[in-house]
Amino acid sequence: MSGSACSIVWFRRDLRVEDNPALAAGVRAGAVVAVFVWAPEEEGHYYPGRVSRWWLKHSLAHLGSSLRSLGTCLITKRSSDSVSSLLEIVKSTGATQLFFNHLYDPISLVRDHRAKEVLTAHGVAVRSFNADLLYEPWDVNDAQGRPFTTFSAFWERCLSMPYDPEAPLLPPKRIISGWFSLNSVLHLLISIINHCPSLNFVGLQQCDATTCHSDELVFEDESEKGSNALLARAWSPGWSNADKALTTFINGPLIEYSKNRRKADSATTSFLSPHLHFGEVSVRKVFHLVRIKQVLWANEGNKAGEESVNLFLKSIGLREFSRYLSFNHPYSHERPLLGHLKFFPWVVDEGYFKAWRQGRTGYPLVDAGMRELWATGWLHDRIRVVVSSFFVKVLQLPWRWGMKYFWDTLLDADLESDALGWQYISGTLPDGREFERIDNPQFEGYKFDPHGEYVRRWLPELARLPTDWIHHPWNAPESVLQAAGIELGSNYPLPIVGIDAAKDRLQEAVSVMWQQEAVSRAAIENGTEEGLGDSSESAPFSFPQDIQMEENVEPARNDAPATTWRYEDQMVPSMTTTLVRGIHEEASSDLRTSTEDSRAEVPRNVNIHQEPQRDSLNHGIQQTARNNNTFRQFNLPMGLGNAEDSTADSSTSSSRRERDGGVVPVWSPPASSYSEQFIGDENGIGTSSSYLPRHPQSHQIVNWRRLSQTG
DNA sequence: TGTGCATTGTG
DNA sequence: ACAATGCAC
Repeated sequence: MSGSACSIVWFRRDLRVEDNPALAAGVRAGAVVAVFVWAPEEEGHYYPGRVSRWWLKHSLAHLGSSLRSLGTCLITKRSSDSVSSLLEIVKSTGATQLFFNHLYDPISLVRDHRAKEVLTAHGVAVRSFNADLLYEPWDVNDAQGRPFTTFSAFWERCLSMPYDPEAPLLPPKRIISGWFSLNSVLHLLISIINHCPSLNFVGLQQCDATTCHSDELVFEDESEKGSNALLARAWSPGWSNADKALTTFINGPLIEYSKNRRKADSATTSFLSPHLHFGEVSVRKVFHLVRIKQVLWANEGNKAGEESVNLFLKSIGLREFSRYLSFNHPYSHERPLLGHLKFFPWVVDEGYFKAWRQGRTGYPLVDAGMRELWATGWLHDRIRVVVSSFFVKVLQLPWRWGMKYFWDTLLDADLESDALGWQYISGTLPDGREFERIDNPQFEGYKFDPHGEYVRRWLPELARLPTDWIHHPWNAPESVLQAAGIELGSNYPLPIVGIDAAKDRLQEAVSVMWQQEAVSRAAIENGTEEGLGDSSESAPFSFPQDIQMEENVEPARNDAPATTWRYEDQMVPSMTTTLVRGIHEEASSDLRTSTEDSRAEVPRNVNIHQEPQRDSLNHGIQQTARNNNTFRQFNLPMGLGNAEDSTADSSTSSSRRERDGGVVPVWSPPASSYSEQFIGDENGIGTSSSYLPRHPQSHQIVNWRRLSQTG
């Protein structure tokens, strides 16, 4: 067997043995070398946060032991360049094939494309598969063959495709290890030993070091261990646990999903998102199992059950759509899909930002959510909407700051989903929310947490406040506050911004935004400029510093055993990496509590670069010729110059200070990342916009429906 | 089997 | 904020 085909199965965010097409292909082809490469520097700013790394660590261990019991082991590699690591493994194993499953985030699209090119050039046959989606993004198009821009149309199409999603594959019964022939024998031996707990030869667990050794991967540092220890009480990473979670959900809470979905505080969601993020369970399996229930309940005439299924499937659909958008608009994690928002004068206020992170905004529902997020890495979807919409609409902070904080703190942090979520909230999707609409956290509070239990759980300082006032303590009579032991402004803050003030400020900002947009458009039409750039939008990005959180002000304890959570845990670990050290030092010298209204200026003269032809992003997984006008134009994330910062053009990391001392976000991509790839592609078209058109029905200026009725 | 007000959902 | 739906009469 050993002399025959040996293939590498490259695991990434598909950490499962069941319904894993790449693994199945490897097993079918002969001997398998299973590999995981840990190269977080490739992700640039999106270095995974603490809790996400914790999950990954356990998920990998779980996968490794599954693979061992099937007859092989998981080779782990620490690397700064996945592709060269793969190449090394090819050389040391003599593998002739590489199999992996598709990912759709912009960094992976480019990296995987390169992997395909490089390995093919070395004579390796490379094949990749769909394991993450019901349908590949390029298979879902409208009647004209164009990609959808709105979710509902997209999802409608998905549900009425002429063919069903592939049926899930069973796990392999046995895997032939791709080491030299002795190894397969050795592994058989090991798996026997592993099944007998009294014989635990630690050394034998490793794969043969002379052929291909595994690196020990480090996913947490000492300071993170204590905080991470608590996570294991609530979560069990790993594909078979994911499978259990799925079964539990489908046979239990699913039928009530519709009824319970507005409760912030109950265990009625599927809790599948972190499992799905790491591919521990396949969406196709989820879909199939849910479909079975759907048929069952439809036959029984169970309306609530049917509604629940539709709603749950819709959230699966949103996950699909996030990949779809990311694929079709590779910059959707850093620039708004509707162009007008790039002219929005964001409030660059680190004090606001800090208050939001700490759960000290003075709005109980928002604060409870932010405390929960910090303590657990988890937030109910509804509460995510509440806190993020507060962030964007009331505080008017740049949405990408919030997105980055979510990325750093969420257990299920997922670039595509989070980008979709924040764009939706920010009103930058063609069918997103009205930007001008502010949701009042007080009313939302009574909607999602009618008895205040959620607030009391996470804000113990409000625990004794009666329900009548729990979502608006600032209105409570002094006597009530006193009885509850609350002194506003002292042990619980007054609202950081009043809702009425926020509405006024938002209106004003929106009119500034449209003005700027008009100016820009006129400039483009006159041909005097190539177009204006974004302010904090497509402009390079950095997170505000403020990482060494000075305070020893411990937030009030909740009743959970949270005493070992240290305050720094709430901070943003990935920003302390050397990647952005320079930014912090420069910017922190200027840190101050900003004034009420420090807004970013809209920079002028930002270079407009071309978006690559889509094919170049598809890492060869799509064969359809795209010779038409699918090119769009994009600002590149790297080296954007503008009038005030032209010297930053060639540097990979820089920041720009605003007149008020706020720091405009600056993107510093990892060297040699995808931006180069994009620059190389000159297939762009003139100056047409890369932004999506706004969907008419979501725009209040013209009411199409009414027009057609009167006509 | 209409009109008016409340409730609900909005990706 | 608004449209669509649900219910009282």
